[in-house]
Amino acid sequence: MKYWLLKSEPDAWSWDNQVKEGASMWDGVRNYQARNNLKEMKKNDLCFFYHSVTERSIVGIVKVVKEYYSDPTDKTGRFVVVDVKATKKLKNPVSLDQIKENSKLKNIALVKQSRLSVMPLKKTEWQTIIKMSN
DNA sequence: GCCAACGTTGGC
DNA sequence: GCCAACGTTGGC
Repeated sequence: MKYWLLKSEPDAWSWDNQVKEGASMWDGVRNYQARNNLKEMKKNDLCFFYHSVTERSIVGIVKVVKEYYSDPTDKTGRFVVVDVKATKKLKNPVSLDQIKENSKLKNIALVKQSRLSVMPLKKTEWQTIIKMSN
């Protein structure tokens, strides 16, 4: 069981979209490092859903319901998707500022590698963020 | 809206 | 295989 963080611009695909659609493809990843992370995901792994750009906060949790397969929106055939489903909205969103202020989270890719859109989290980091949301 | 950071492309 | 040019992301 692993933990992840997925980023999306809410103007393109928001938490509300995710809730409304139910299980749906996480498509559009066009970065190899992010793709490799998608390939590592197993069914029932959990991912934070982060709104980038306008909100800059983690708003909910999605679960992997189908492991990777090739991205139908990618003509080159090089990239993959997984299916995820919204499972829980956070009681309080956790903002990027809060994450940066927490020394336990200073090494996560969200801070270190701001352009990566699919990244792994350690269990302790996951739990820290969960605590911050309560 | 700007621009730094960074990833990708393509000419050589 | 190198690297300049270019495009994109995302914080500010």
